[in-house]
Amino acid sequence: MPELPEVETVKRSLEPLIKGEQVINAKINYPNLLKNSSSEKFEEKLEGQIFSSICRRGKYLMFNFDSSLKMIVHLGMSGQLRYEKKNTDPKKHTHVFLELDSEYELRYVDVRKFGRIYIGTYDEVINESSWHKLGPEPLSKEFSFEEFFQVLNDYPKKKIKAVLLDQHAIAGIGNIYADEMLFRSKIHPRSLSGSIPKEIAKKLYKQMREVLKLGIENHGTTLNDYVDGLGDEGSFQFSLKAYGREGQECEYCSQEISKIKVAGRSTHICTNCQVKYC
DNA sequence: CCGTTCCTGGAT
DNA sequence: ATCCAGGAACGG
Repeated sequence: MPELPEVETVKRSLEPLIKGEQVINAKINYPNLLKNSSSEKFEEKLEGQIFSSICRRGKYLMFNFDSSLKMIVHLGMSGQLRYEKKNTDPKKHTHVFLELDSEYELRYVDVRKFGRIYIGTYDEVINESSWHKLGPEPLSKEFSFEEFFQVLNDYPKKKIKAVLLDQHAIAGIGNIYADEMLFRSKIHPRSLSGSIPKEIAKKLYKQMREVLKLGIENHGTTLNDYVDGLGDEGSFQFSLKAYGREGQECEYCSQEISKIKVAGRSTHICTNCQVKYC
């Protein structure tokens, strides 16, 4: 579910709601979500903590408190963080309850249980998650085209789609947005990263930033179950040009969009428009 | 580089 | 019954 735009939307929806709120009770009932802590320690560390802010890096969220404690959450494929009233029935597959000093609580819901939660000091959570190994933030001002082009050339023989999906190369891009940016820049996903001409890479850089920005502006893509902290769906699914459109017309040339497998992931392309550089 | 694995549920 | 799904670590 959640790629950079969805995770950013969750952050933006949640931060104003929980800022300054105190956790008066913490409960986790699926311990495997915790990668560096027992359930008991997790609950114990959180109780009494006051939320101060949330920051996002790639697809990770870091929760800050009025103390040195940090909590990192990765939503995996189907994770949701929901701000809900305590007296409401939790959705099925709710694994974590952070009861706040109000009528609300922060709940973590995850059908497939691929999510991960880390708790501890900054150094602990950074090192125990993969946060410290993440590549550059694709939307940051400092991430110039020259730097992007360098990343492509750091993996010269790797397929461009695999590079875009590699969180160590660039942080935050997932299967949907990778297909969208490749479609819009008319690059075949099996192109070798190091073989893409500079002028073409420039298009990809521009579309990478454009697509992610549009994703955020549209509050993410809701295909199945993605929602933000308030349970609201995104709307970028209505603007997708490639992902999930197999059999439909390419908006540039009217040929049918096809679905293939690249880097082990389902991939949507127009074989007529997207050029393969090898 | 690929396949497998962690899970559940919806579609076919 | 089988395949597939927005992620990513791991082993060969």
